[in-house]
Amino acid sequence: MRYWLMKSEPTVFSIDMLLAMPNQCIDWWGVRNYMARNFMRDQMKVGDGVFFYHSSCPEPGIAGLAEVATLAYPDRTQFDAKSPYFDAKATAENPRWMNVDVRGLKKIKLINLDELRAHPPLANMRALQKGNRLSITPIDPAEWKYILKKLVKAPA
DNA sequence: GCCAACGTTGGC
DNA sequence: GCCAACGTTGGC
Repeated sequence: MRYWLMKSEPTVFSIDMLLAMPNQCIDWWGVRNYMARNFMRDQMKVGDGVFFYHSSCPEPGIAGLAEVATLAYPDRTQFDAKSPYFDAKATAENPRWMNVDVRGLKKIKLINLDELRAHPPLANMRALQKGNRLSITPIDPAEWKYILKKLVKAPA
């Protein structure tokens, strides 16, 4: 059992949209970074915990709780010539990009970056580091527990 | 809209 | 296989 932080731009796909999906599930298509892909492909297991993070928006932060719902499988958009995520070098036999499905569990009162940074036990979180751009980052079990216990609250 | 960070690309 | 140029991310 591992824990992850997964970023999404809320104007593109928000926690509310996730919870409105059938079965509260989405295939996490569109990741085109090898490190992020490898996390999904090599390390994610069904039931892993996910912090759903809103990025590139007026108030970035952790917006909800989710979980990994499937093992990784080929990202459908790499085969779609009309998609911006199309990859001419990917084939059905040799897919290059993979994704898991993510299931939304609940929306929480948004935990913004100031609040996360105010807690020394979270100082090493990758999402808090300057210049961090990775859309999927591992969360230490201790950090996960700390955030759940101290920072996660029901939405106002 | 600025700019720091950093992954990727491509010439050599 | 080096490394400069380029493109993208994402907080501010």
